[in-house]
Amino acid sequence: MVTLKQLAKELNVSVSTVSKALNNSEEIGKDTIKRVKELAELYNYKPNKVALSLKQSQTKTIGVIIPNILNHFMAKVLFGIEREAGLHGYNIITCISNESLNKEKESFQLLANGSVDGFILSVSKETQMENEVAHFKKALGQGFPIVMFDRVAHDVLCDKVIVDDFDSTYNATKYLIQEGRKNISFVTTIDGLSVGKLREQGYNKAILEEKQQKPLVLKIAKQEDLQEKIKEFLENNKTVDGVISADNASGVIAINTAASMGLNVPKDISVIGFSSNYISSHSIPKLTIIRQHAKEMGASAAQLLINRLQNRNIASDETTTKIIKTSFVKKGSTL
Amino acid sequence: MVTLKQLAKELNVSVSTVSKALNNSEEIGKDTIKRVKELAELYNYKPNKVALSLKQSQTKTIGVIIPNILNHFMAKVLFGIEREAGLHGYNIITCISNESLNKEKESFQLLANGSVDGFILSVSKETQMENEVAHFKKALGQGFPIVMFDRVAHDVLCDKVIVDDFDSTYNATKYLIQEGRKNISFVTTIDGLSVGKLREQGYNKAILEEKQQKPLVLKIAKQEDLQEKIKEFLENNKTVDGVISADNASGVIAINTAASMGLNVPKDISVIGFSSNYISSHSIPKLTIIRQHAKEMGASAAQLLINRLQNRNIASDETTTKIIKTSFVKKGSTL
DNA sequence: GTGAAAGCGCTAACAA
DNA sequence: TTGTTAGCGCTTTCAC
Repeated sequence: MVTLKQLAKELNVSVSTVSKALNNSEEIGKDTIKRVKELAELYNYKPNKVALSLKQSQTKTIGVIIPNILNHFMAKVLFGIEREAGLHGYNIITCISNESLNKEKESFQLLANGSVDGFILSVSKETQMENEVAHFKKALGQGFPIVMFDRVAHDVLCDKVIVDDFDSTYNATKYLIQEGRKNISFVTTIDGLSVGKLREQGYNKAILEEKQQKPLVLKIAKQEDLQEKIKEFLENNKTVDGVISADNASGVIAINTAASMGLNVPKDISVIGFSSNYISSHSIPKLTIIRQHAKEMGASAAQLLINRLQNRNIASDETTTKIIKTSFVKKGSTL
Repeated sequence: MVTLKQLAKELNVSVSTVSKALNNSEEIGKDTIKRVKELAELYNYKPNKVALSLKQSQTKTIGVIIPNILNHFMAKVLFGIEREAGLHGYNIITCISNESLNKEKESFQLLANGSVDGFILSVSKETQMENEVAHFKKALGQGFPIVMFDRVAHDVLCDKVIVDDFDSTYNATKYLIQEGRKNISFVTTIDGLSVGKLREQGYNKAILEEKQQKPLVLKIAKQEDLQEKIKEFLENNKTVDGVISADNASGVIAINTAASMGLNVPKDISVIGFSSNYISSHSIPKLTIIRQHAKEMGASAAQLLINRLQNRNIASDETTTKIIKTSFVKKGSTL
């Protein structure tokens, strides 16, 4: 890589002249600017990012800590973050916590040494279970802004981007009730997460308001067991005529299972899932979904962080919580 | 963030003494080391990453350029890269090219300014179509090592990690032939990619060797059309009794479609797909898959790059191409 | 209009 | 054993 020094030497001027010329300083003569720029172009000069970062005490880099990149929702949020960050000249360093508290802490250790200007993250499962927040507060105390999305730690004072989980399942359940469903169940693989609990509560409220059935909840611990457990459940609960799924996958699997049992979806049984357009087509009929607008969530998170980075005068206790409303997208699995 | 300077001042020693003490230099007295380390601990001192990078002319950061993070395979590779990189003390900066040549070029521009030590990437669709490789060669010429995975540019001299695409579909097709299938079709949504072509060629070879049918290929351009096109195809080709799918999604959709048409999978029709364990459970029966070991591919790519970064004496024309063999994982959609 | 010098935080050769 | 100095590449203040 070419440096200012080398350009300066070749042009027989000083380093500072070259620097100023490249930054279009008023101080420098027109023809000097021209000469400098031509040589810089020729050598494909680019200012060294590391030196700039050191000089300006900002890296223009965002640390992103994601619990699980194989989750389609998380991948989409990451996509949104990357895009929005890029538009503002920021890069992202991605760490995957793998749902582990320790890995999450390590990632902070690793990046809070000047590698990044701030953090965007979704809290790992283990962190939520153990309700540990010290590492977040420590980073905030060191002056690193944090934006949390989807799975947030409510008692940490920082910007947040969340979904209206409760309302979404409440409304979805109401929808099925209005379809005339009499025995609606709730299927979840994310029982341990705050968002999972909220979704269940929304379902519960709708069911309890109606008084025609009791809540009927199927909790599945492992992804691999989904097909088996759902099949077993539907066989043991023949009167189930509606399913609300809290996660990505169980909705499509419920549809396929019902179909394989000879049920007609949506005539005999309706299904609504917290899922994506992409996955919704993995069943016939396609799954009616609650869309979370993951890309927009990522973009909002990036905006909030960058805004805070660029307006250092925002008080740290003046935080924003942005709620991205879900959309109900009717496809084939509901009437 | 605390700096060496601040520690030095407080301890009434010089900056270099503090630096050496923290690095356990032999030169420094035991008790000085102790004093320094205690204060550093107290203040939670961490060496500034940016300053280190500048000093040592290496960032310990890898630039990863991925065409599409919403593709489950790519996400898994990224996971593997992140993990392996972390083990060696490297961070990753992720850029998403979105299958666009321009975005891919920009990402190089953006990172080849000292932000990263080298690149891991999978070539974007557009880049493959236009067969543009200048930006790769330029980066190599500037001294940035590159490792390509999955979709590689064959005429660029760099380390590569690929899959035995041709053999995989050749063998899978043979497998169906041995099952007694007489009319096996090939379904692809990745016709434009080198890997897609290789997979088709493997299928073609197996079919042509057998001489009992002609190749029967269904190419689908858009993800959203999958269900519709596959249904239409199966209805117009009632004698199809086997399907080889070249991509993530079309295998499970083929199974679900066949089932919805009243066919028995695998009795009436067998399906094998280039897909993941995760997606294989989105159909009943589960899809028999060709596993690509995406995480291992990511790990291998990271190893190759880091090895090159740490052994700067490896000749740049001495490149390694690692072939990660796929595994045939029999599930329910084959006999 | 141009250049010299300082400094961002760190390491390391050399001096004391 | 400890300190001084130079330098990584850049910007910026101040002097000429």
